[in-house]
Amino acid sequence: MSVDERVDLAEQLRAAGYRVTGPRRAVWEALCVADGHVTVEELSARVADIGGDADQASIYRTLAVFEELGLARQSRLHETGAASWEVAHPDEHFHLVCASCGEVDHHAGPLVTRIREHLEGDHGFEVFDIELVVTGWCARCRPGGRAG
Amino acid sequence: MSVDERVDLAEQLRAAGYRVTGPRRAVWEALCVADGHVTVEELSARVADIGGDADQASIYRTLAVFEELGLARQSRLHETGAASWEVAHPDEHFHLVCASCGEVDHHAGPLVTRIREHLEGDHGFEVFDIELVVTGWCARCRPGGRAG
DNA sequence: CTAAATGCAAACTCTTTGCAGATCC
DNA sequence: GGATCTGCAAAGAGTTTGCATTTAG
Repeated sequence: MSVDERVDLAEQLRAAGYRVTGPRRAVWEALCVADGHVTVEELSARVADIGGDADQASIYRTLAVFEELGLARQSRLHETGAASWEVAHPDEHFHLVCASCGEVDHHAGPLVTRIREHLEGDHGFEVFDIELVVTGWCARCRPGGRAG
Repeated sequence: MSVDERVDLAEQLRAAGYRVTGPRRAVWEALCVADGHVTVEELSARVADIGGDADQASIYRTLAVFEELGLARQSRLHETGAASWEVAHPDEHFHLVCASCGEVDHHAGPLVTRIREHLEGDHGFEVFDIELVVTGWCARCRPGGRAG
């Protein structure tokens, strides 16, 4: 996965008139290697881990470019505080955040698409983006639930 | 509406062991009078408008209490920046944010309930809260849409 | 009278910005 | 070579916190 996306990156950047730079490669690799969501601070540490170099300000700027190109996606999974970033997946999905263990589950399914169809059909609302965050207890943490 | 809710406030506060104070009444009234979502800054101005008095720090603390009591609800409707607050409504609804005119539409319907049922039934996920924000163009602003 | 709430100001976190110097094409 | 990008540091926005004073019960 990360190799394909790394190849894509240079093409996508050039196609949009952006330059291919060390920090942009490093941020992209760190984002691809990360399993799921990362904050800018985490991303910064991961960039360092893989031997890359990118100032935090550059990470913010880089993520803004990635978002514009549709390569990365920002979420606000935590009530307050830092934004979370992930590689943009083609499938529409939403996030289940467990209030107990903190795990963020990606829930793919027809629901988000159905929301989009519903709005575009009945309401003439042209959807750019759907942000759906569900907070609760996952099956493992739920008291009396199907404990693991 | 605001009268009923104002009566509720004192009861709800006392029932939970909180005191009924001027700033809390003022913030509640300002929130009830507000049509839809307001930021803390807007709320602060509205409190002053209605002749109330509440420091911004107190507004934050007050809103935290209201949220705990289930009286108010926080949303992150704007990508970045201030949180939005509204009176908590019993019906589950979600928010349509127009990227052009900025209008925030409340969309009530079975969708949010369906999401809840889907997750609780199939996935054993116990839902506390569903935050659904859809960004796009409303019917009026949509190019080539039903102008009107 | 006492615990709780307020106001004020300072601190804190996350993010953006200005600018001189480095870098990609 | 020239526009773009970077790092650094400082500014900015939103929110939280510490503490002396006020206030509700």
